[in-house]
Amino acid sequence: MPELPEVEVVKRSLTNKIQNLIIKRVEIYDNRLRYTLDRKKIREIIGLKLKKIKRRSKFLLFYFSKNITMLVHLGMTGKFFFVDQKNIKFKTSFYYDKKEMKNNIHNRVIFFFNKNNKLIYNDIRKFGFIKILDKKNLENNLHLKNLGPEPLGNKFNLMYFAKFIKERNRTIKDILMDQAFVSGIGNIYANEILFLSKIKPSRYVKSIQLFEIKKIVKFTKKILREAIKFGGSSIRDFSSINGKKGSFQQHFNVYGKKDDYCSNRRCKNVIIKLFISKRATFYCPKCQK
DNA sequence: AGGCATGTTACAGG
DNA sequence: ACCTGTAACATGCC
Repeated sequence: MPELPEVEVVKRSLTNKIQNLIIKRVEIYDNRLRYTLDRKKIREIIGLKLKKIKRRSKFLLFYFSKNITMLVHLGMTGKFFFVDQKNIKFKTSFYYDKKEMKNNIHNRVIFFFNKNNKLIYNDIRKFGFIKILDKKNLENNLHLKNLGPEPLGNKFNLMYFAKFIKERNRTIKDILMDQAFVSGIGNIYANEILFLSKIKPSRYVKSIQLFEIKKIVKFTKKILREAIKFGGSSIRDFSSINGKKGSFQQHFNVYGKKDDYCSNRRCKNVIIKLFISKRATFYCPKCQK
């Protein structure tokens, strides 16, 4: 599901639903996520109030009272379903809709809040994880500690970019997906950013000029903002809370578009697919130099 | 049947 | 110690 825009959309919709509620109970159906969920540890949040939800890169941070934080990463297929008393549709589909029924097999954890609200963590491939951290463990957390700047923040700028790529021997697409360089961009948006920047993904960073870095920085920010605005991209199975789908995938220029004509009307070429660092890479051989 | 899928990390080798 | 590339994780779909 998730790159920065999708995680941001999840954060916003979750905030609307569960901020200021209190955890009553947690049920674990399958604790074999990326890291085995400690059944005892998770009980530490029972009785606590959810004060705030933040996003850092592709991570979600649930801040509870008593300085307890729940760190969540959605991996490839992690998602949340929210259910409240009035949500009859969900209950119906829970039992009768075949597709929904199949999906429920992958419910891993259910958080019960007061006022009869439930938050379900569902994850098909189980690459996601949930960790409960006290203040100290949050501060030196392995996952958060080595993250590069947020792409939408001021620290991600021309000078930072130029300095980071100096002396490095990697492709530009690889660098864009490196979370230690800039955190939150994944395979889809890296492809799209490079199309708008008119840069061939296989180019080594050595050859990238300053004017090109400028374009990459500009389009990174632009595309991520737009994607958030459209509710994220729903490819395969991304949907935000309540199954509402994002629509940014309709704005893709290259991702998943092998053999389609280039979206630039005057260009008669088709989009090429190849692999860079084992990840599917799409680009227009004419528009991207 | 086999390849591929929105991600991250531990590890090996230079 | 730093940099880079690879394999591995689990499940479903085409």
